[in-house]
Amino acid sequence: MEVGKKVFVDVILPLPLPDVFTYALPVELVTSVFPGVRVVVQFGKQKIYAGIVQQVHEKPPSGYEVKEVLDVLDERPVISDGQFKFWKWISDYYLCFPGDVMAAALPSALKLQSESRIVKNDAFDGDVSQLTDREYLVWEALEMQQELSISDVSKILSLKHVMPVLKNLVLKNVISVREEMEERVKPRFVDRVRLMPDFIAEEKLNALLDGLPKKAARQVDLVMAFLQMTRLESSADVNKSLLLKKANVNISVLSALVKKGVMEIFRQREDRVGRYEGPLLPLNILNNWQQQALAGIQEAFDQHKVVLLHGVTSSGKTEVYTYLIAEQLALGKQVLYLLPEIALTTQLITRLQRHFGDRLLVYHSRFNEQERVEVWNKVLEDNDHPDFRGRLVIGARSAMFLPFSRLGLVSVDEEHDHSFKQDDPAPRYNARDGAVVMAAHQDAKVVLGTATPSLETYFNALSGKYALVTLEKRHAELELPDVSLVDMKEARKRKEANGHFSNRLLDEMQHAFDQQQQVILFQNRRGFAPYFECNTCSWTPLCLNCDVSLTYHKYKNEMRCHYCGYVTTVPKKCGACGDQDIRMKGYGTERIEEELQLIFPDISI
DNA sequence: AGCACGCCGACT
DNA sequence: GTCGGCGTGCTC
Repeated sequence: MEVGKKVFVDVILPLPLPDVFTYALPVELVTSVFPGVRVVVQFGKQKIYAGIVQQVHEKPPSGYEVKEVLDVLDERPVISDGQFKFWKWISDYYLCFPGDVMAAALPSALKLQSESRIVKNDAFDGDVSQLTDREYLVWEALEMQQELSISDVSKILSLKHVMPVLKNLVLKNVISVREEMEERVKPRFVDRVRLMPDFIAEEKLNALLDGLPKKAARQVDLVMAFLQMTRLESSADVNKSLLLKKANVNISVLSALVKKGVMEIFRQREDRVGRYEGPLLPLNILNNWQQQALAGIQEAFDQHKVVLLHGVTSSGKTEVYTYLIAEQLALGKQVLYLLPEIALTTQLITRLQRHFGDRLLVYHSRFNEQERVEVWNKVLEDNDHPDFRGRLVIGARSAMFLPFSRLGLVSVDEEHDHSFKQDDPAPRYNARDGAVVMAAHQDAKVVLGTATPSLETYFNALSGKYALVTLEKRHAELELPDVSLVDMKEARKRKEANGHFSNRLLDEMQHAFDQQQQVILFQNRRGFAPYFECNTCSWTPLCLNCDVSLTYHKYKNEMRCHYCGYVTTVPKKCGACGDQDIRMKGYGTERIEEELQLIFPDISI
């Protein structure tokens, strides 16, 4: 920046507004502001926000009075260089504002905004005679409480529009309004328990256990529980409250052991982001088909194509991914592994952790805010770590927004899954597509995996835009059940049915019973018959509230609405034409049970 | 989004 | 009068 010239910054605010806002930079802050750092600015009459600097420039804006940046929050940018471009793409493609993208992308611990606090004004002389009833009520509340929020005042006055009252109180010097930033999330601590160094050797511990007096049985319980937990978690220390619960002992038992110098309690940051101390295992060996798929994927990557890995259920797609991931990590790249929220199981995480250890980070909506920022910062710092060893992030759709800068691979599992789409607040985005675009920006490879591709992905694969790699063979030991469809219309025509059951089904059932086996039938209709119908005029009894047909429940002899629970008697004649020839249509579980009992009288149903 | 401002209709 | 409910316009 040229000396002496006024410097301005364009700031993205986390609000649904069409543009960035320009603020003036006080001289003393000029050297500490870069694109990507957060600055504190006042926006509107009161509110204070943390916004992100998009651009630093020297073009004085015209047409309005420029406010000054109040403070700079970061020494270094909190978003990566590429992210502006990516954010821009999102707001263009998904038709939303830059602020919407910012609000969705940043973990909330990085998004700050003020809340108005109402406090007493010391300059007020205490003469309440000039106050209206309402104003007095606010004053009175402030005598009891140090400060109030706007909604507090709203409650106290039972009034929606509180601002005019407050404005008058400010004018009368009774109160002042202060803007307070939301408190940053504080790291939480947990107590953990470990052995003192002297007792870590097994013989020492055995000697201790033997040496404990008879009446110290509880202490033995505790030590045993401790050992079991350490083995289970393959960790040298365990969570204190979990240990006490498991050993079913009181804290005093632990205190006794601590006093003896056997164990110690220490505090630790609650989040264990990226912590893994267990042994690292080599990757599983791929079978022939997996190897072929892997080779196919590599080949497509060489042509810079997105790959659709079309693999049937339990064909071992995850193993193929782990090879792709390992390869990128070896190159010192970042990998993003996107999964539907429900697929992010502890099982999968531990499985990956065994291979990738603390290079694996998980980004999850169930994580607390502190943990999320920590993951964010770790990914951000990857950029300038001299001995960076590669990074794997697994997460649900919002992980797409992490500040990657050395992305080597994006893999999206269950690509077709609808939970990759965010459809309520803007930006209404699909993380699968967003990830593909981000990967393209960073020249990273992409593999989309699924057993049931979405139409659009499958089309892209068939039309040659994406490469298609299929993985058809499942693991030999995982046989899928035989499935056959029986067309009931056809079966009835050929007289190969008994009531609602095809002969085929009855034969198979009989076969199972002959071998002393059990049978499960699924029918997703409660009751005996889903509706009645007049044979003359097609009238059907309907629910008065819901306008859906009433279900006949034979056991209770009533007609019931399955939407609202409305109950009425079983009609004897048609409600429209009076004809008595009304018939039950369809069949529910009750009817199946009854008919089956006739066919298999000796079987308990 | 959050807030002001203005207008309208419904209460007391 | 007073209040709530809206629509409109503005925020650097």
